[in-house]
Amino acid sequence: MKLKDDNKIDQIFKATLKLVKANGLAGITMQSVAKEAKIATGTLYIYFNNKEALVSSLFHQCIKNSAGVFFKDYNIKAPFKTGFHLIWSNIMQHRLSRFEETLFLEQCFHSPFIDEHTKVTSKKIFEPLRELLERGKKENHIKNIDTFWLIAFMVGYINEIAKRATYFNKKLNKEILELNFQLCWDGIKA
Amino acid sequence: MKLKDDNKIDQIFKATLKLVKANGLAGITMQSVAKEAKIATGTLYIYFNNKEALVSSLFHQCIKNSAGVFFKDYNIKAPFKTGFHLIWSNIMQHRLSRFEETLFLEQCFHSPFIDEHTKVTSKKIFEPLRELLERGKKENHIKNIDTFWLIAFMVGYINEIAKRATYFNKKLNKEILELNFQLCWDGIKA
DNA sequence: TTTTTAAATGAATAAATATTCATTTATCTT
DNA sequence: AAGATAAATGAATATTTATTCATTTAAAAA
Repeated sequence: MKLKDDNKIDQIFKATLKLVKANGLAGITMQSVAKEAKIATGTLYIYFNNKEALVSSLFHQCIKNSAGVFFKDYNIKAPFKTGFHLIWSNIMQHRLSRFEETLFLEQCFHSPFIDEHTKVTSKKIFEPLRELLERGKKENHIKNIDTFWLIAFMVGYINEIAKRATYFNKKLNKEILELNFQLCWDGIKA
Repeated sequence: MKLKDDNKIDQIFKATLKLVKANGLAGITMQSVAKEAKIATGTLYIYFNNKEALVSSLFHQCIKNSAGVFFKDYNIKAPFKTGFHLIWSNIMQHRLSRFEETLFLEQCFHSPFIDEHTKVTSKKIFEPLRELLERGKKENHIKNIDTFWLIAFMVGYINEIAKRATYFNKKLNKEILELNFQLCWDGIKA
């Protein structure tokens, strides 16, 4: 007996991401996904019950992927700035290397395919960052502003960098990334 | 002879924005727009040739609205920081007071309804800001970093504030806005 | 190899959605 | 007020898109 092929799901996901990047969530159809994935339309329904299930599965997969990257190598005991820099870099790295997923996620947050509850709980992946920032405030490294805004500041900027770098085909070498980090750091530091 | 009613177009636009906020661009149908606008489906086609035309018109309207706000009261002769603060506040104000338009625009940039050329040219509204930042670098007020990133920094953050403030229903009084401006200013200042 | 089971296919069907148009209603003109 | 013109209606039609399923192909088990 052969089991359902994970690889095929990857194929489908990859095709979906590509199409969403090109045409938005509003632009995908099951036929277009199937065609892009080089499978028959009916095959899609072997792996997913319907369109919503496909989008929803991919959403969860992308959230999982991002959670795996954001706090890679993060050591809660390390000095504040070290930890902050690491997480900043990790998120940045994620946005750049998985740009299609980033776009897809963003669009999911304004889509009828993902329910409200899922949208809210999936934001929980930022929790360790929130804790680090709380600590940074206590230790007087950074401004004493509601963590809510500090995260908005950090994440909003990172997302925008990733978008512009991709759309305008800007090279982002280590040096430029550090310049960008400096902007962010100067903003939040006490 | 009665002319086509601008007010009705407003009604249609308002309905579209509301639905896009609730369900995303992927979620709107002509029937849902008509229903929300309290008109018959056929009436939509008196004002717009088709769905694409509706979305495209609204897109242009939103771009126009934003351009009108971003540089309101802006005086090119004023000191750098004065001008920067004004534009920052104006964009922030726009994002907050026209949040549905902001969301709609963002989704349009990843939609099949707007062609590439339009997407690119509509970014030109930031030109005066670009010039101000160039001047700020010459006058040594701000960091000597590619203006491209400076705008990403500023705009990315503003957009994220607006989103979070709206979704999490956070009050944004003058004081909090100034705190947020401070983060931004400390980031870009030399 | 033969049998059995899973996976894949894609044309056919069902459902949703865009668009049209004959008719009605409202507004303007004389 | 009567006639003419524009605007609005919404059911009917056309089109697109989701989903199903009878059939074929491929893989595993016996």
